[in-house]
Amino acid sequence: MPELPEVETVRRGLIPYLEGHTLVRVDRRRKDLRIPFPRGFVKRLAGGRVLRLSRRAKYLLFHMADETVLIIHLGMSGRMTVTPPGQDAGKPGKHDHVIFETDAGAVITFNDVRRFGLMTLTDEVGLDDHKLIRDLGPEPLGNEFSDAYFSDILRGRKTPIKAALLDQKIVAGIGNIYACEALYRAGISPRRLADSVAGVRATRLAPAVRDVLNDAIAAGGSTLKDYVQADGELGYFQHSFAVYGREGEPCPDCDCDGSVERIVQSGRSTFFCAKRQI
DNA sequence: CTTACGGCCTGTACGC
DNA sequence: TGCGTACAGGCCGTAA
Repeated sequence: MPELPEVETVRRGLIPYLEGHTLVRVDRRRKDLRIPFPRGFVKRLAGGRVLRLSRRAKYLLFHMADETVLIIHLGMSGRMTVTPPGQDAGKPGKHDHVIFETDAGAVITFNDVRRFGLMTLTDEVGLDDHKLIRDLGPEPLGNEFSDAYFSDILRGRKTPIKAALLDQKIVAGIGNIYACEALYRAGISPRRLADSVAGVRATRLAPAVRDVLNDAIAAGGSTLKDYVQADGELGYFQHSFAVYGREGEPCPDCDCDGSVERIVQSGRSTFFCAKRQI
């Protein structure tokens, strides 16, 4: 998916078209994605005004004027595309599942081939307690994700650190790409048990996580084949991946003479340099 | 409580 | 050309 930087990039791309605008049309073209759309989905949104877009972990949130909150997850292959006012959006494609049109004439289309994404509704009062939101760990770019917090929560865990980074209850928003990249930057083996990262290594890894996410956001999110930035422009952080998708290539940033290996951990590919990452 | 694993769904790339 | 297999950015429910 879209990991945190991509969702953040989508959010920023959508803001000019949605914030302060009324949804004059909401077209829900199937009854479910990963979960069913809630009852009254179209009715509760159509005619409503979008006050603000926010993000929690990989969830994109539309805050409506009537205190409804639309929760969106892009899953593995979800995208948001914008057709600016005055342009013809054309006919919906096969995997265009939800289409919004604003009072200004912009058309925002949610497309998700694999349908691992979701949309549901809650309200402002219930947002923090919503089952999709309540168990999420701290935002990696927020103050709560301190070196001390990270060290403490890793202590005693017997799972590999790579899996711990993917655990949204430990820290929210990191996916497979940025888990690999952060471990590379920190020089920590993805196979090392989380417990052994508690302490000094956590004080290297936490900043590496923040840095790689910030770099990716600054670059406009990375782009793989299923991801298109909200404004249709392509992000270019993928050119900066040190290890992700680079199996067999020389380790890019050290004189270690190593090469990038791919292993499988809990069913997901991990890319790393065994010489640099100890 | 923590951890591991299968399943969800479609498309694409690759080997034979 | 066709067919089978592996793999893809995530997450949840279940079982141990």
